[in-house]
Amino acid sequence: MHIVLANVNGGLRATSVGDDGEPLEVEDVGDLAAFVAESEPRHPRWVWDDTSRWYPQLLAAGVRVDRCFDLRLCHAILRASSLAAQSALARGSRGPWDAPASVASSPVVASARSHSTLFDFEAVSATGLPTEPDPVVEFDLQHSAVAGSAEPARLGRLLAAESAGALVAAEMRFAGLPWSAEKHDRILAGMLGPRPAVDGTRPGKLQAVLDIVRERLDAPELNPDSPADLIRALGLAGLMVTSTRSRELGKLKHPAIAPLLEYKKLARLLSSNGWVWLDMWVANGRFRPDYVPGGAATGRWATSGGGALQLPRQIRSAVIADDGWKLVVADASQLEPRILAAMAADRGMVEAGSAGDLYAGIVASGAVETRDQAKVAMLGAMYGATTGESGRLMPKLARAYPKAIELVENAARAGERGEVVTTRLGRSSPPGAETGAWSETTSAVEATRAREKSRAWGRFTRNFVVQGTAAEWALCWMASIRRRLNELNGNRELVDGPHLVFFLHDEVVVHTPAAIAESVAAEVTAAAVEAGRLLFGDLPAQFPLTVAIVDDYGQAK
DNA sequence: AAGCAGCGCGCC
DNA sequence: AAAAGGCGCGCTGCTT
Repeated sequence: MHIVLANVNGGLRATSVGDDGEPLEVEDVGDLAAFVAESEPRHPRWVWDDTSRWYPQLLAAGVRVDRCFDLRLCHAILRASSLAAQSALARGSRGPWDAPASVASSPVVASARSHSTLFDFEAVSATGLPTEPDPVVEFDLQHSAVAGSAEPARLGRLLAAESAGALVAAEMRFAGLPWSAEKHDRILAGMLGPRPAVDGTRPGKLQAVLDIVRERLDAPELNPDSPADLIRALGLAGLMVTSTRSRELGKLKHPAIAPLLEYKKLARLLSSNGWVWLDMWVANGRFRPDYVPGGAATGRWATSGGGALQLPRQIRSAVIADDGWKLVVADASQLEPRILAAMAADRGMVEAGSAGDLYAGIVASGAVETRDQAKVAMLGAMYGATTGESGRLMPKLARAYPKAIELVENAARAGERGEVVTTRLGRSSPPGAETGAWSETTSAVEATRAREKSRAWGRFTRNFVVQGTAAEWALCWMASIRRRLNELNGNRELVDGPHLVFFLHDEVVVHTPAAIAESVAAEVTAAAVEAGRLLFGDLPAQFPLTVAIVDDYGQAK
């Protein structure tokens, strides 16, 4: 049973829809949280335009839901999916449901987020009629698109997983990542020196190392944060460089280089995760980033503000479990190559991963000689390396694992031709770049440029199928973890029991009462097995985890 | 003053 | 070590 929620004429309307898509009952709702709480025992799937607009206020009222259907996220998938290309939804023109993700509001204070919904049904056109589409109609369109698609089971699974991810994102923001501002400050002070009285002035250790750089380059006015200025100063010191990337600078032999690299490292920490960040993003012992489910074309999440997906290792030890609580940190080992092996049903590669270390298994099979070679060759296969050691190893890999390599090669060729590629569960890539019309007047330079453009798109589509399917695995994993943790939790408030607090593509962190940390670890492990089955059925593909039960995130790995 | 591209670098 | 996919964000230095 589904219940579609909508804002209509300043009020709330709930429409029950049967599993056959037939609307059953329409009622006006006074108090949203009360209505959801009393309906939840019937285990409906809540249907709404945008989870990030509806769910935070429910969480704030102490109400959780088990299942939802996020129409905006699902619309985006179905519009693009080649599996649903014949549906009315996919063939229709762009409309309000194609709006981008809602924009984040203020950091720190979750309640500052707007509670309005994506579509305001009070909005009226000049004719006096509502101008916005009805979510009941949209839900019906989506329902039909899935039912009439080439793979209803896969697409349905993808939409459920995507929607569950939206619930997780809202819950993680609501709960927050436990964060010790004191510990963070100690880390910063240890590396940079004490916090300056005035933001924007350099802390002591940073200034000291800059003084050395300026002296050794004989450039007392140097602004090290300006690439142009830095290139100029290095040139005057006899160091001819065209970029200021640390990798490049590290090759140079000059007494100013070591302190310069040290400066760059410290300055990076200060500007991206220094005291200003701490003040802006951490409050009451919690970091509350804005996750954007489906933010990347491949289905990976993005973040908007706070940079949660780029949390540097240097400061992860500021993530500290509450007293009497633990962090269960789990990451999927070698996820993307394993996904590729399973997608291609490449028995040899699946077998290579069955003993634990996939790369060691590839070496054992005789395909390449060292573990490093195995790793770099696999990365090259998934990213489309053509040169260097990675490019040279590709043929060996292709001989040993023809099915896996053929899958990514086909994805690359399809992209080069401007075709769409699709993940295991049915997320399709954006339309390809125009291949362009060729004629006698096309110059050699233009032709080369066009070829490079199409190859670059091929590298994107090559990676898309693997990264996108890995993202689907991760969504299924998280959805399963969430359900299992809810069962462990019973009817307590979300943050009174074990709950997800962090997600990073192939890694999760659960904040849990210490007494049940082992059970949580077992559920997280079982969820990974379940995710593998959801995507690949009975194929004996393994997705092993590294699980650690720790007091602070810095202790994991 | 605000917006934007390019660079560089953090994460996967 | 290098080479390749996906992101967000802070800084500089330009334009508007």
